[in-house]
Amino acid sequence: MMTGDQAPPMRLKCAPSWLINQASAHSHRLVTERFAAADARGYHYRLLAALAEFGPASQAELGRRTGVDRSDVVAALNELAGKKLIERSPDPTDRRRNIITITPEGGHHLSHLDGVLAQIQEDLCAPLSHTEREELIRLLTRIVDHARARAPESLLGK
Amino acid sequence: MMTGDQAPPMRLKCAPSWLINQASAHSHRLVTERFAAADARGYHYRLLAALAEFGPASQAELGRRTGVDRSDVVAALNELAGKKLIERSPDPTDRRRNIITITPEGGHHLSHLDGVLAQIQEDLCAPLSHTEREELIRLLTRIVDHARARAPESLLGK
DNA sequence: TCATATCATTGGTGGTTCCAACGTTGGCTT
DNA sequence: AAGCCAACGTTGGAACCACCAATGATATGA
Repeated sequence: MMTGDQAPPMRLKCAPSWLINQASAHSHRLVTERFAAADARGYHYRLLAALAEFGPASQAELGRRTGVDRSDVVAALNELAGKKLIERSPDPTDRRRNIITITPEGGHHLSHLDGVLAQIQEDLCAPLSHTEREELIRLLTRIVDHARARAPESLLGK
Repeated sequence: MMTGDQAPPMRLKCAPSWLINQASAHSHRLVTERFAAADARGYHYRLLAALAEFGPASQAELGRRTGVDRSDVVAALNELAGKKLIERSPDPTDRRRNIITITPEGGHHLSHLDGVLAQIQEDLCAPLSHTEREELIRLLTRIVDHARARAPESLLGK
């Protein structure tokens, strides 16, 4: 009959790995459902953001910057190209490479997603003050940087 | 030529959702590879921990406590039962339910996983001081609690 | 030149999180 | 008592993310 507010086990409740995981699940939920409404998904934003900030790049570089596996970059770029948000052209100076360029439509789409994502941050961090948000960013950045340092090439370059 | 330390786009670098995601990916990496060495995975630990802390429970309650979907509880319990770490028996007072009990072997296995997980927390939080870890826990707990409050039934009860 | 490394691409795996549907059973309402 | 609704376990499937291995083409450095 009754439910009675079933709390998680203490072991989990205090484990950073669990908390990070739960927070990530919630964040992922927000991202996928709101990006879906904009006909996008996480990988698309990452790639468009990298292109907008650093200019045209090869697929491998995009993967390195965004933490997306090379093979997944291929698929995501295919989707973006299908919607004319990016363009693939061969690199004349290195025939192994494609040079990926963001189109004007891609730029507009990115701007829109920027707004969507800003709202997501807002909702995600709603219970935190401005200072607390900065502190959270600081702490997580330290963890992520440390992870990168300890996991040399195999995890993000591909 | 060389790569040259390709940093992620600023939009991502400062977005809590991105940081949480990256941290979660790293944590997930640690959990799966080290639990795999102990012939376990994340769901197993969650379920065993709930059983150990709250005693025998129905599958639905386990799902509610651990944040695992009802249908995924079934699969994970099948695996645990196959290794004799839990036992399923019908609830005499409610024939819809199974009562799940942790076996002594399950208890031992859980103890072992406790150790593995403790080491994971240690590695994950390595760059943080004790106070910083507590602060991180505090901030993330607030976010997770807020998420739970705003997402009543649909996300954890099933 | 020859070995090594990088590139894009294909194809596949596994884990997590979810959803929809089913038949069974319990509880509640009337 | 009958009927309705809710909860239970289970099956089957979807989506996304993270990852790995291999291949053919190409570039680089010894």
